[in-house]
Amino acid sequence: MSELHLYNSYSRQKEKFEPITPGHVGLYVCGPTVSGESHLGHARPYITFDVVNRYLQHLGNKVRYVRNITDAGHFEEEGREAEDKVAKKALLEMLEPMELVHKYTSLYHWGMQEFNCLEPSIEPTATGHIIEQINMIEDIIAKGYAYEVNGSVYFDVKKYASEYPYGKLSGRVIDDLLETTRELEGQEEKRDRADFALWKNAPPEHIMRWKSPWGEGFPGWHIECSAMSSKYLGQRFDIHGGGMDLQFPHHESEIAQSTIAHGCAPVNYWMHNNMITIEGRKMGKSYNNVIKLTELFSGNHPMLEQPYHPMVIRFYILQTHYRSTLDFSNEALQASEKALRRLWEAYEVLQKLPVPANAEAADAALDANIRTFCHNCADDMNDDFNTARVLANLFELAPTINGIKGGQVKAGAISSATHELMLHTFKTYLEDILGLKPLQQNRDAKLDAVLQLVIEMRKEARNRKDYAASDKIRDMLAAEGIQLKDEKGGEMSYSID
RNA sequence: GGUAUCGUGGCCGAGUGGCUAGGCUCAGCUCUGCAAAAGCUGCUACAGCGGUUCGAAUCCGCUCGAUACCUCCA
Repeated sequence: MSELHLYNSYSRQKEKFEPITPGHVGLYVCGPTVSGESHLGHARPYITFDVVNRYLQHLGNKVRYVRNITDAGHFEEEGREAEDKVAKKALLEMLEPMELVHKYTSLYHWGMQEFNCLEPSIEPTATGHIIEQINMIEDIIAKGYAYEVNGSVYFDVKKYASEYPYGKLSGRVIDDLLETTRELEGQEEKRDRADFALWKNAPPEHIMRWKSPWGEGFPGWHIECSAMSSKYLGQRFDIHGGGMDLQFPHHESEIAQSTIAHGCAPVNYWMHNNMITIEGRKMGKSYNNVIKLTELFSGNHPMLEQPYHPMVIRFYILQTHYRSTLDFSNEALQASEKALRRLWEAYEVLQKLPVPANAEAADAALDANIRTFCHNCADDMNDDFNTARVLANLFELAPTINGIKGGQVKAGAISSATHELMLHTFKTYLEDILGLKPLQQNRDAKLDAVLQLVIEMRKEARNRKDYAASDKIRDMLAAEGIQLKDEKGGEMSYSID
């Protein structure tokens, strides 16, 4: 039995996973900024780390999964002018930050549910932890690694970098950062270009503001994760995850802040998922190629040929290793839809198949192959969460399962124990760990009864060789998206799109 | 410009130096009243050029190409 190894972005290699406290795992994942609707790009980290969470639990760990909501910062909504530009308008016409936060948090939660992502143990908000952030900033100032200018506080990267390996996580060279020629807002306040804000003074028109030792303002971009992760997981915890694009500056800054405030590096294992691309380009606001989740599920987007079921998206994401880029296309998603459907049907067939009575397999080679594919699932998950290979293993089982049903594989070819092992493997990996669900659920009992009636009528028509009638029934149902399948022995089954 | 990552068959994608990844598509066959479904078979690739090695998609070098980060970003 192999042990879990995962790729640590910090060391840039696969490492054996050993939790700080055996049997317990602290997992922190950077959550969304709820100033806009979640999109396809957001789906990847949350599905990726949902599987990480599920698998760690499967291995017997008690996982505390913390995923934050970033609800502080500069808030604007598309199609609506920012508050500072319409200061004179009536209160109800003004942009109320909580309104946006509420709306998009709800939409995000809805999306996560659609994807069948388990809820995190704690979902802290940035605005709910202003005091913790202020405390942490004060601590960093007291230790001499931050300075205040005009009500804003900046982290002294140069000083930090002279003593600690700043840039190691993201492969950055500090001298290059210091030479950046880019002009940025508020740059003149910083002692050095590489410095980053811990606290920002709020200009009069800024609507989100809190009192602090440095005047009214709001927290910087990186401090919330450090403050909240240490509060709920400890100053040093096991896994921190997020998208690759957060490696720099976000996570690099987190390491620097926490190292000074707590005297130790905050995280043992850094995990970063790769990006989803569209036509080879990263999906992002700046590229104008964002597909929102609502659009994805409804098909209401110029780039979409059809709606895509959340489980198809989940399957499509899990078919690729999380550290590879994943290119979006209608073709790829449609292939995923067919593949998931076929795999799930094989699973359902398996569940309905009678367990063979024989303890010995009639086809020893086949039996051994099946067992190997089942056992490989654990090894593949342990190899840095290789969900693509897990799915490939499950697909390998499908021909045998369908073959037993269709009669191409002899009953008794595999042993009863192997049959049970297949059932267990599907249940454990497909449902529990990969978190997949069938595309159509809660089949309506009345619809089923009606269909059984229709099937009965078609059987009768076929029995009297009235093929015109039997074909008509089949064609009319097909037009409604219901496929009838004639099986051996005159039985019929159906599937609904 | 700096720093990384990547380049796999019609498409998507996994790959630990030697053994069929897998999915989708396509073609043929079996089954079937005809279909569909299912099963079987076939399509056998690793950007290019060198090098290391008994042996490289996998290691090294160069070239070309792509992307990402360096700015809010999953």
